[in-house]
Amino acid sequence: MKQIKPTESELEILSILWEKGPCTVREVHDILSATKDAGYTTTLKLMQIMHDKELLERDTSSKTHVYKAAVSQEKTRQQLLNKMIDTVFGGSASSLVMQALGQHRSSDAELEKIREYLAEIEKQQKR
Amino acid sequence: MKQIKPTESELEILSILWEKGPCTVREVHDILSATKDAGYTTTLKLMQIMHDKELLERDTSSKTHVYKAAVSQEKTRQQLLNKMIDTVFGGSASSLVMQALGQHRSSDAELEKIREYLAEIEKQQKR
DNA sequence: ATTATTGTACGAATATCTTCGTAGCTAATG
DNA sequence: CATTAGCTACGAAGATATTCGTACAATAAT
Repeated sequence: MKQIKPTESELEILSILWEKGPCTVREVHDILSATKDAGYTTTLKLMQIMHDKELLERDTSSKTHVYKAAVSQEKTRQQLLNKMIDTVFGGSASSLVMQALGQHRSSDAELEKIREYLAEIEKQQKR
Repeated sequence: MKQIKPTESELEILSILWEKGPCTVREVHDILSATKDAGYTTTLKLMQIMHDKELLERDTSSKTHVYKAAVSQEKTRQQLLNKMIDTVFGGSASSLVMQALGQHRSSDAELEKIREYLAEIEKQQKR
């Protein structure tokens, strides 16, 4: 399986594309520069590199190119998470889960969803 | 708060020290080289750099220096986890939790522990 | 005592990531 | 039509991470 390993900066760009859908460099850069201080060509170069790495696809049919994520948010999340479970939590997903639950205060609705999810997993595993 | 940001290689070394307690470079290197192909001086240099960064403490009283982790596993896990929640899961801890539960098949005992933990959190939040 | 082994220190090569300046092209503006 | 503005491509500098060779000191073995 192809390993998806975006860097910190690349992840920021992917996040924008996942949320907004296909974007021009300009659009991405405008969003990015709200929180980050970097020049336009920096964003451009990053996105070109990401295209080389096949993290992004692009449409070059018009002068202004349009980029979109070539990797799904789902798969990327899963891979990064698995890696963290392995390298930081000694392979124990439940250690990670408990630590995550302990820290961040989750809403009632969220906790409810998690509980339902748990129940479902247990039902499946019983089989 | 001081940000703990070990690199991939540094994390491997920290993991060994967390598990084994204080170690010499030789001990760390022997464990490391079981899974990784790197020279002794590479490990040495890394640990020296980690000492500069204050990720490790060391006892130089004897010729062979003894290193130990200067940051706790608990705190490091929490920081790395929080960062991942923010950068990868849009700040939603429960998104991360559900994804973690969905993928890794957890044992009955682990699921049980998580359920208990959930109950406790809910009890606390009711107050 | 001489040699081999084991250790630290350190400079430097390599790789990767990030950033930006500049050149050159095209479209819009006056 | 000349100028300005917006875009891509690209080289290269700077920052950080990784790797290793070599020098030198201390200890152990012959």
